[in-house]
Amino acid sequence: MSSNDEPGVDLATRLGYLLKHAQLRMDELTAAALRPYGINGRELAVMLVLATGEPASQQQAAQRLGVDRTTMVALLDALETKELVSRHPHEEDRRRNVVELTEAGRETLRLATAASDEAERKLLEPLGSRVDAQHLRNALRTIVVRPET
Amino acid sequence: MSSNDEPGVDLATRLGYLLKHAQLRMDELTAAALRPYGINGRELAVMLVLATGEPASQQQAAQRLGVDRTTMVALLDALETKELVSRHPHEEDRRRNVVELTEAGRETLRLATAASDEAERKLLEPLGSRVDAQHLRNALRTIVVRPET
DNA sequence: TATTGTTATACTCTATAACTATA
DNA sequence: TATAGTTATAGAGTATAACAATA
Repeated sequence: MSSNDEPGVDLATRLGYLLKHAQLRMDELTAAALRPYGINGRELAVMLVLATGEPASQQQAAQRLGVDRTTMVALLDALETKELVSRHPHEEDRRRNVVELTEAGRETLRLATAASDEAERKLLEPLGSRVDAQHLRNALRTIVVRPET
Repeated sequence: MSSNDEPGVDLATRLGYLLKHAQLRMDELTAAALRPYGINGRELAVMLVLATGEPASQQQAAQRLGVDRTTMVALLDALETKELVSRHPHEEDRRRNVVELTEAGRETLRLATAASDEAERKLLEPLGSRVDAQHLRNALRTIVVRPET
């Protein structure tokens, strides 16, 4: 009942503070969950992008991830060193790189996604109700999935 | 109706992605809202901490903000240069600094808080319903305000 | 000896500019 | 000339270690 619905002067009710610290906690849980698989949350995100839609170039993948193309280079370098993704030139336009998950990449993605699901469950645990957890995810989706409005 | 309640393989349903990008958007809106007052979101947070509870040392303030004490030094240096806060040694323990808002600091805090409220309103706008906005804030509060559980 | 504030340093994440190779 | 990938570099933000003043 003492929970505040308005921004207010209390730091712990400011949306900026809440989003930042929720993300910090999620990062901790994700890092712990993914440690056994030798990847971090951003690398999992890259692999998810590659798994869904098979982008035809590094730049396409970078755009869908919301990162710079120069950032994508380092991310893919790391994943390629771990032999989770492979790069080879596009057949018709040799400037572009086609990036694919390797067999090991697909298997790691499967396991890491399950581990990440478990980390999400832990973050949402204090909400108690599954309905509240769904509410939160949907509200964030509504806010995030539309930079143009 | 097509909105997904489960983590799933779609990047835009992962909690880590959603929290990160919600925060990025909040940061943009906050930066724009605070620009006229010459401070950023982190400095507003510092001033809020100083305004509520009057911490007796820089370290106390740093703890309540969740940042390192070395980080607090630079933050306070900036605010002191802008003459929004003042530092002077604690009377009983001269190792400590008592940090207070100046008169200009209190006025800036008042205006900047209102501007920040408006930025929050813009972020939550796509939710439509005020009830949904309250739900989101309360859910984040529940997750964040209890690192020990 | 321990604590507060400070400085120097390093590490991560990210973005900008310039280079190469292809088109 | 324009584009994809790459490299070098610099800018935030943060944390660790060491130091001075004080307890």
